[in-house]
Amino acid sequence: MDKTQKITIKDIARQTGLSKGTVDRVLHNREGVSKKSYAKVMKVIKDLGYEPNIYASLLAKHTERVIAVILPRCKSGEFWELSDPGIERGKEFAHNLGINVRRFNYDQYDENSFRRACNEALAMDPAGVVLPPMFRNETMIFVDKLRDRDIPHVYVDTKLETNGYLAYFGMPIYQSGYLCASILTDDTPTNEVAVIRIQRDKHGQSDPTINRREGFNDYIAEHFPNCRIHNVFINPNRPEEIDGILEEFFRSNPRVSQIAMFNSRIYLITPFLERHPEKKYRVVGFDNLAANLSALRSGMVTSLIAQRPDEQFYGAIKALTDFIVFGKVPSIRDNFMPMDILTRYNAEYY
Amino acid sequence: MDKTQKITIKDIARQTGLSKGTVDRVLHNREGVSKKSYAKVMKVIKDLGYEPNIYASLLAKHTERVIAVILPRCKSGEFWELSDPGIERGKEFAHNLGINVRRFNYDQYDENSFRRACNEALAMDPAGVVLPPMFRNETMIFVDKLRDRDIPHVYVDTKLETNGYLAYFGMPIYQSGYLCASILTDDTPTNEVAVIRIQRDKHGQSDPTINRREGFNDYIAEHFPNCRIHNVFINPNRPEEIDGILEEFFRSNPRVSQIAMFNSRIYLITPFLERHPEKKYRVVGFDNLAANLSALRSGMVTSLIAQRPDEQFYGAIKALTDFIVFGKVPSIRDNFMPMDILTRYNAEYY
DNA sequence: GTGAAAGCGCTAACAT
DNA sequence: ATGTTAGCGCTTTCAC
Repeated sequence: MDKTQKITIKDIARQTGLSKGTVDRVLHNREGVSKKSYAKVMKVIKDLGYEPNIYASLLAKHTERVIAVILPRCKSGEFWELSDPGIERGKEFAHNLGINVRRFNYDQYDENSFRRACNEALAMDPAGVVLPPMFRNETMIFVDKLRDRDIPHVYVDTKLETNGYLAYFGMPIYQSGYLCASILTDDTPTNEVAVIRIQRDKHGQSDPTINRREGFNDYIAEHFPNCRIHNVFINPNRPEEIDGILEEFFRSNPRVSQIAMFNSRIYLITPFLERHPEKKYRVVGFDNLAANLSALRSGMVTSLIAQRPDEQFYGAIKALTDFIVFGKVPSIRDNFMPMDILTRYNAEYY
Repeated sequence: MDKTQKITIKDIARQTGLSKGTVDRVLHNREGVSKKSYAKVMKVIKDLGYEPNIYASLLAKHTERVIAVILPRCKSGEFWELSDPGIERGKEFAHNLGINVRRFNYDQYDENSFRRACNEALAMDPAGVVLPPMFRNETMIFVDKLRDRDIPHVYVDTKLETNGYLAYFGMPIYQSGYLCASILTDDTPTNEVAVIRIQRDKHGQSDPTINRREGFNDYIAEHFPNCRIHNVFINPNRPEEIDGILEEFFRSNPRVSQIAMFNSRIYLITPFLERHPEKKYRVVGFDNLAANLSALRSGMVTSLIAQRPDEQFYGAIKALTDFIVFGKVPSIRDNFMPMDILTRYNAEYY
């Protein structure tokens, strides 16, 4: 299609006086080529600016290659569902280059099921793997196996500082907490804020909210050193208790009017908020779950900080595909996604 | 690569008792096929779930197809430059499917140069065209020609309500003004705001700021009916005048502390703002130009509303490519991009 | 070590 | 109106 595309292995075979077979061998670093021939071929390739035609290559090759995406199974409306469109787009992209994308799901609260999913993926002999490292230890064991087999992997959401991941796609977690505090306080002198926390949060060791809380605390400490941060614990498995806990807390602390929550479940407190419209709470949460968006629309939640989980997965699959097909190493290894600020007036178009 | 991929035209030729040639003919709606054969082939295609192998197709086809992108030539740091990465990504996507993307630039203040660019594009006999309809009349004439030749076109940035565009990718312009007002006033009683406007803005008839201003005015009217909106006019071609005008205005109107601007050039007023840090103006502008971002970082500008021009172009090129290669009509015709709210704390990761 | 040749699934030109 | 066939550029077997 291009000028550059017009040079074929046939041309370079003719130029070198060798055959297409030998040219192919050096192109793929296969063995059985003399040093001399190798050098000759390489030179002509460079001189002529040869670029392989991947369609011809794909057509002639009959191997089915698959990228395994390992992620929590989830119900409608939950966080991981937001990844779906990105995985689908990634699938399409990869498919265009002859690679299939397959998902392997597990129960995000069950380490064994995570391991099982990893093993299933491994059994398919994938050309690459995308995963959020939900369970630290199991992930380490898994990526070790991958390394043994030379299978590249890409992290999404959070990353593990192991050696050898190809790329990472996620939000700058610490900064997201910092941003959250800045939106919550909005340059207005602030003496007390409430942070709603989940009682026993998932014990998978890569909980992003810890880092996020740090960012939040740092912003407050830097800008409002005298501000007190209240921690209020609720249990999502006992929704009937939540209202009581909140009522109690805000009755005892009537001066608190700013509320933040670091996981994706700010919607849990909307029933409470709805019963106190007069208080005009300023509320900031994370992630564009349907329930959160509806709280935003009704004015119960002031702002949401969203992180495009779909882009994370798309980016991951794309990077992996580029690596597998073209051998392209991602130019940026740690890819931080934008933090999107949603209010009731721009959420509709998000 | 898939189960589904394994069915080839050979299979369907055998099944129908016809030849590959005839199958190819019906596949591409080429003439010279009897009704009976056509129906027979179609049935078997459906029954077997045949999907063409685009690599084989691309390999066997030798036509170079091009998508023309017609847009203003621009200097570094200007609005249209923000489209670049999107065009590049689109180019890559299209290239993977055997289509080249070529740009045709013009002077955004010169209608003749716009027409010339359109004609150049037409001369290439493009398979599709992407353009912002900068000059209304010329665009209408141009898309008429396109329609005569059955060349699909996609609008970006703004659209014309002509019949026959394949898709549109842009921001919801009216709503962006509405959002701007909501951020500027931030639920705080507001009596006066200043809107900085460009004196003789580009006379191309598709100025998005008109619509945006409407949204802004409506929000103010609905939420703060007594609020007065001051219009301050500056001329970007006489930067030396700007400061004087602003000084003069804000001296006469000391109670005005909220400033908005509806085009991408909020950076023009930063010199003024920098000389009055004590005033703590709340300033909202549009678009993530480098100069605007630096004003955001330094705290001179409070918020920017950005519109992802790159995504607009990418979406446009992708939609066009899908249409050209696969005959896919976009599922959504008018694609509204998100309005991103940038503050100094999330801008870095945008 | 290297070459020859048979495809991969499709297109397009040429026959019939 | 339909069939035949020679490629497209590359991979892969098999032979030397």
